[in-house]
Amino acid sequence: DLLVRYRTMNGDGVLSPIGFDSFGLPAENAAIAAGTHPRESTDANIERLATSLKRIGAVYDWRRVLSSHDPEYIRWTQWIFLKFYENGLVYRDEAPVNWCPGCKTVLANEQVLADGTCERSGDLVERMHMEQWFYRITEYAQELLDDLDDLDWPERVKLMQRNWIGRSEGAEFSLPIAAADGSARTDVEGLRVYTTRPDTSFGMTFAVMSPEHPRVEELVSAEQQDEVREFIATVSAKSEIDRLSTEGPIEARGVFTGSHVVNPFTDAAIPLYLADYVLTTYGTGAIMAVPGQDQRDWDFAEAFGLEIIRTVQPPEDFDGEAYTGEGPAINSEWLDGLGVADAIAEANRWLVEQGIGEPKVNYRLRDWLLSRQRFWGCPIPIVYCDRCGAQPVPVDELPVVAPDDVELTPTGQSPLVSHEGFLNTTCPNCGGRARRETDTMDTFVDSSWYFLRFADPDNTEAPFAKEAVERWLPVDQYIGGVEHAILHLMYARFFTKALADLGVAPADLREPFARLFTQGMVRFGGGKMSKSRGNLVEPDAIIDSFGADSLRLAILQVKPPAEDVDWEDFGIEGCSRFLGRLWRLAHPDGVMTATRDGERASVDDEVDKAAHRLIDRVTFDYERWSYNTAVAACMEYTNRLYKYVQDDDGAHGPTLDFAVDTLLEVVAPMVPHVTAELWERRHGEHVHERRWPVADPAKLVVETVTLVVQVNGKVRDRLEVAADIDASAAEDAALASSKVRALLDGAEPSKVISRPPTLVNLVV
RNA sequence: GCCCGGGUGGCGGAACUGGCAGACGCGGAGGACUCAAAAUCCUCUGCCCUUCGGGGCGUGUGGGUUCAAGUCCCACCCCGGGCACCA
Repeated sequence: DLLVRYRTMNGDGVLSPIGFDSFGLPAENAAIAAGTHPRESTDANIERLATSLKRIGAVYDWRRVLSSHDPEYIRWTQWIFLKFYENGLVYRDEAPVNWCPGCKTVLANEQVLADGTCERSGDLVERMHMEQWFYRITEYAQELLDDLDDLDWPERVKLMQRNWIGRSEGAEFSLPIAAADGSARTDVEGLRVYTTRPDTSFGMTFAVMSPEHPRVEELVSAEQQDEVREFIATVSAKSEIDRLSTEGPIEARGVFTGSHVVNPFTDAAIPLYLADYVLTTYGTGAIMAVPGQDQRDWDFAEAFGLEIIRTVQPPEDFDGEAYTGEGPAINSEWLDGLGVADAIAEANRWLVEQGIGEPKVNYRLRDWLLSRQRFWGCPIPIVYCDRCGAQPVPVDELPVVAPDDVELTPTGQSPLVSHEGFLNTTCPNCGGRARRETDTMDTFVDSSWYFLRFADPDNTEAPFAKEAVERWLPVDQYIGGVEHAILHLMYARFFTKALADLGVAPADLREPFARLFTQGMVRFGGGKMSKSRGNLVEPDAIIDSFGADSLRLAILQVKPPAEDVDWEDFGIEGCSRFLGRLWRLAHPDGVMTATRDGERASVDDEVDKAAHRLIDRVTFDYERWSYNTAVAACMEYTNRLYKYVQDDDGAHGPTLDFAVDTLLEVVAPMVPHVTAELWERRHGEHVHERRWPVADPAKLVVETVTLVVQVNGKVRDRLEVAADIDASAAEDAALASSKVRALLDGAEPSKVISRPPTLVNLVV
């Protein structure tokens, strides 16, 4: 809000919109607990929040307000889904999904924490197979990665996105299945593997498949059937945490299939294993194992008594196990002697030449699973016909809105599943009987395009007009918490790119948010304060007792905005006290406004200069988002004015008027109510219509400064000297100091460092 | 394990490019006003020593560079965050 007001005073046209991301699990759970419909509590909460935001003096454009549960908003969220569907960016697939038993719904990969728990409920996420809807975000993996370079975002956030996208370069190729005599079979397809180190292939002494690999059944030998079945049963019983854990014996983490594949580089038959650490979701779900250059393969090889061959020469002083560093290739026939990069290129060339493989880029990023088995979300506009299968709802039938006559029960099952009126419909294709999709969309879908709608919130023909978006987007300054670094910011970037490519948004709008500022979180007693935890400190009580401006000032003063802050550290009283001082100083009938007549004196010039210095400091601090120091500058300046007024000579009227007006102008964006009132009483006008003051450079020039005199780097004296003093004059002044002379005791300094006008260091 | 941040008084924090450490606020002490209290106003407030002139120590720890280090370099400790079997 400060930024909006400051930019406005600078003459910018500012669009500062507000909306409510109103769908979601907390609202649904609260409704279940209260036995009401989530719309009632949601609408009431929006009303309450809007009132609160207005009370604190936020200058949002309320004409543009949005709510994601508004049927008009739902219409366009669904319209975009269908547009994506038409263009192959939406698909339905049976997939192993993350099921949260607490939320009773599936989660996107991004919503599962590293320890395998749900980001929202903290429950242990389970693996399940289900038919689900996906957004094909992986289609944009490369562009999402590349375009990060040009964004004015915190490096930390960009790094997190890069890691999440997880690009890796390597090669994919086939390992022929081995016949009983160890030769390569030509009658069946080989096993595809992905590696980033094709240069180490001569050291491949075994291969490993994921236990969920589709070819497991086919490739397990008769004798190994029982052992493998037992292994798979153990693995699937394991929780995500156990499975990701590197603790425990490696022997228990893999099993021999009884089959062999052929290393195409050496033509040797090598054993094929299953291991739980190989993931179906990455690469091809099968790997070549090179224990000499991969520690995990090394450990596995040792546990199962498999051969280890080094193919990169480690340095002489290397005493580790697997060696992953740089070095010449060894034991690798035609690769011997090549460095890693050259050997990779040569191995890739050979794979292509043999027709068994090719270079391949892989991403860690998975497609975005958007289905949620919940009620309070945007319905997915699809119907299922027995004859025609899944069919999109025609655009002119949008929005598909959930019915009101539902009863939410604590079972966690969406009431849509059993609501006959909602469920039964006709097929848009054949007109026959059909059932509606009962899943709703992840709420991150709603927040992936709202910034575009803000440009054109009342459009009834389209989600937004291109021209309106062209006028306002990309967002010049986006502000949010780091908790959105991956989820929201990645999804919103994907939507923007896809909408631009589909001709919905301007084609050149490749990114939604040009600059990003990640503000800190407000904590409470060390814990997290958030709407989902229900421990919000309501601003209304503070506003009632101290006023909105005291609260605003306290928020700005407590810490730099990028850092987390504990509510207990807020200094409301001190800020309130400052506003009292401001009031008494600036009020036309105030007690602090006694002035003297007569000529200007040097003290008046000083105060005048202080006013210009204040403008300079506060402007600088606003520009660099250093609001706590801006507040400090204003307090310091106010203290100076108090001294000025209380001085024996008193304050000179015109000087004081300018000094106080300047203060009111620069603090206006921070404390809009008090300043508006004071300005009106002083001038009968509106302070918020003032132009931002500009400091007079001539008034910023100082005549005298404090010269610090050090002896051997320790401060021994301070002298007031002319600001334009030269090096030798500064040295002379320092040597003339009686304190310094006493300390030197007649000795001559061996070296003098003179940095006029601030410092002279005498080295003895 | 890897990658980012960060460690400064009793507390929140200041210190732009190496150049006065601790701005500003909170808290604390003293004083003025008042019959008294609140509010307000003023002064002091890093730690230790002091003959009250001043002196010593001090930015997580240990070393280094420099006339000079909170700031730069090396090693380590602690806290917060992200990623984590990704082949």
